[in-house]
Amino acid sequence: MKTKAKRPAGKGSQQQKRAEQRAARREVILAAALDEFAERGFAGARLDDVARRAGVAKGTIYLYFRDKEELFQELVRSALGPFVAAIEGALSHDLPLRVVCDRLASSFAREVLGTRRKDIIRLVLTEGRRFPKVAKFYYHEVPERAFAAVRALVKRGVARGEIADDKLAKFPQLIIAPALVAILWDGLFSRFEPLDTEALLRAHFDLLFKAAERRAA
Amino acid sequence: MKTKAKRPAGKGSQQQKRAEQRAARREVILAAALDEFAERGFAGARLDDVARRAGVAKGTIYLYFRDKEELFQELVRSALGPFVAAIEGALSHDLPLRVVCDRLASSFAREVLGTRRKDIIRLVLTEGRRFPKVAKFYYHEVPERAFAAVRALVKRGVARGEIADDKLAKFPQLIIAPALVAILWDGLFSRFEPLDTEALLRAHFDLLFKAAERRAA
Amino acid sequence: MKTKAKRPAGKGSQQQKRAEQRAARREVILAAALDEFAERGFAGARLDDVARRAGVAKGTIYLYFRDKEELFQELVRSALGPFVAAIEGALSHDLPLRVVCDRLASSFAREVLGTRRKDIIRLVLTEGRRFPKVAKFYYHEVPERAFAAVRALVKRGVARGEIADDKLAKFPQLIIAPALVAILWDGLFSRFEPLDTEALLRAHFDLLFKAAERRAA
Amino acid sequence: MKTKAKRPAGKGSQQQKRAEQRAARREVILAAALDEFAERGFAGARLDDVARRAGVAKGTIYLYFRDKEELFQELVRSALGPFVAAIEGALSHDLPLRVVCDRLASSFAREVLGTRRKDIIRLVLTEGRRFPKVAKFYYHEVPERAFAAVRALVKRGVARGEIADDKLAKFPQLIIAPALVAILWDGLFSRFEPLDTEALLRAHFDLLFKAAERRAA
DNA sequence: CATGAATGAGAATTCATTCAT
DNA sequence: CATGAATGAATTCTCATTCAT
Repeated sequence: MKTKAKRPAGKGSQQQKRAEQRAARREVILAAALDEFAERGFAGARLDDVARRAGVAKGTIYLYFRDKEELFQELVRSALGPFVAAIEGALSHDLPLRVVCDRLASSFAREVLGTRRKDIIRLVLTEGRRFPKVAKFYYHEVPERAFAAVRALVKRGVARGEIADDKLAKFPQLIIAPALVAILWDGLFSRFEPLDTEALLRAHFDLLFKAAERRAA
Repeated sequence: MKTKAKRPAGKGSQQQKRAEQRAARREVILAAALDEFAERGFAGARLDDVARRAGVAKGTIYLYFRDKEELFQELVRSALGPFVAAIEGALSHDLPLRVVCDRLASSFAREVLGTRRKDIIRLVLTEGRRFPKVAKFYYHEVPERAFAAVRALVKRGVARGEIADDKLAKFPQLIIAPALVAILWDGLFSRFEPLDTEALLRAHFDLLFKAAERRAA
Repeated sequence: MKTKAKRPAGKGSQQQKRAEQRAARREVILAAALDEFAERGFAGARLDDVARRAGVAKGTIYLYFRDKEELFQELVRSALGPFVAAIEGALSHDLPLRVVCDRLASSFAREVLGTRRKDIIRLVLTEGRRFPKVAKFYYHEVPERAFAAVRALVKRGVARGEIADDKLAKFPQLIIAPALVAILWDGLFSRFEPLDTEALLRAHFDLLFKAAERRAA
Repeated sequence: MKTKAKRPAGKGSQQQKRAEQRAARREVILAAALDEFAERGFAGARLDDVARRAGVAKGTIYLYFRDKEELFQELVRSALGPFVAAIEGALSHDLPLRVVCDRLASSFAREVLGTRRKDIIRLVLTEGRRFPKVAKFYYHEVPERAFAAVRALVKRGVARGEIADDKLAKFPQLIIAPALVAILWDGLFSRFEPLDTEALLRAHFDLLFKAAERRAA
């Protein structure tokens, strides 16, 4: 970290290394920020602690982010790209709706609930109101895109007769509601009453699709 | 309320008036606090502003609440009693499950979404993590009690053949999930895409009960 | 306290009773104030606590004392009159100096160290600097008068050949220094090392008078 | 001290300079705090004023001291080490007791009464009661050590026949009492009646030692 | 680039004092 | 007179942000 790595490498590689180091450090700070924000909320998190956790000086944070708010925004931004891609990808496979849903559920459990991403989502849900820019970005990046995909999925399912009506296309929220509740429950009440998220989601889809299947039958 | 009624009143009535005034002022402060907390979150709300909004001096708040945190706790506490009572009340009537649900939905829309209570719930969801006492109180006061009522309702429905299985008894969260999502959506994304909560809830129950009805059929 | 004592007594007796009650209440407040000031110092004492301890409402204090400072002043004032009188009285008896001193010592132990008066003295020593009026009053009331008496005593002792020189007349502080130290020690260090004040004072006088006696011899 | 000496200095010297600056600033704050505390007492002193007097920002104080109380503790702590060392040093010389005492007296006048140290002692005497940690530290650091030294001195004096009895070994307070009284008097009453401390201490030792000498004679 | 000391605006809390009842 | 609720100035402490090194 303190080695100057002076001569050798050509200029291009030099610059590239610099850029990589910069990116790496950015990631370290973002990771530390996520920990602190998730633990204490936006207002409660101290940049001092973020810096300590990231192993950098406090001032360094300001070399990568304009201010605390931008750090928060970037935190959200940085964690969402890969996330929605997965959802959109599910459409490309030509599988039965129920199968797609089951895969999404387990992918959600694996990729979101099992990782720091759930903390990001929780942060958006809990702090988003005071950060319109974050809410806006998140809206366009996640629900808007995800719901578009879901609507397409549902319509295909209806067309194929896999599902009876298009209520779910009108209210895609109905599909993901239990997932959000699971995230919130986990942070608030799991001490008192643990919640088996996978079972919850499975039960949810069972109910939704039993309805549909019967109807279609 | 503002009549002076000086002489006649005996000591008792005097004291009573005092108590009433005290209670009234408490309410005023709580209402102002709700506004500020809902707007800015716990950390962001300034007691100065709460006081100004309540029309009292800053110090006065401390005559009614030990500190900011207790003010927050009492805020939650004060708004919940009447709320669950309604849910529990729904059980006492001997109506078909679907009817009960519809009533709960419209009662929720009227009594929660249409009032400040939705802000309280949002506050619990967004701030509860950093206030374990609030989360605990809320858990015991709302979901625990409400879910007990829901489970009983569902079981009665199953026994009567109104509904096919007891998944909903196992995961009452599935029933209220859309309601919570509606509250959060309202605060976060309604600017971009308004959400018709009543239609959402109706669609939700339609799906749940179509499943059940068909099954039962 | 709450009885109105309406009709009977004549006007004079009425007024007298009023005055007595007033005086009594004043005393109660002063006693409570002494407790609180001694415990917490001037700045640390809360009038709220003084009132509670005195069993009166906070506002009542202001019916008897202009403000906190005057309460403190009156506290000092009220406790000192009787005190110096005793010292001055010691002169009137025509006893040998050593006997007078021994009497003063035991009287000091009894009347000061054994009572709340030691707290008053401590308060003057510890708070007097910030209350010039108190310091001034105390100076004129206690050391000035007491030292005048002491000087007279010493001079008489010298004249009678009971004591060799008049250093003690020049520095009466030398006579009372150990008493003050005892008061301070008591409040600060007695936890770590108790101090037998009477023995201390006796040893002190032994030293002073052995010197004198030998010299005189 | 203010020279920039930029380039040459190596890392070590850099760090050293940092450390020195830190220490210097700490001293500046302590000095300012002493002024304010001595003037207004602990409770009355405002950190705002301490900062202004020290020429730093309010927040800076908190980079050096956890809170107001620790600032006070460190104030006392920082001023006492060198002080007792002097007392203990007096023992090492093999001089007659009276000479040692005279030296201590003039050293006390020079090193304590003539400096800010007297203010520290006064602060301990006046505020110590509400800061048990300060009282404890001071007790172990000053009277305990000083009295041990005094006891040894006195015993040596007795053994050498310079002094008659060991009352002073039992109550070393008797030796320093006038010094403390001088400090208090200075702060409280010197406006009304100045006190020549050196003469007071000399007179004190004269009395003590005349007694002893005669006895020994 | 990186550092971390310094800054100072800002917020919670306290408490002497007032005043309507 | 007595009360005690209300006031708001004053004070401590925090922490995002800046900047000299």
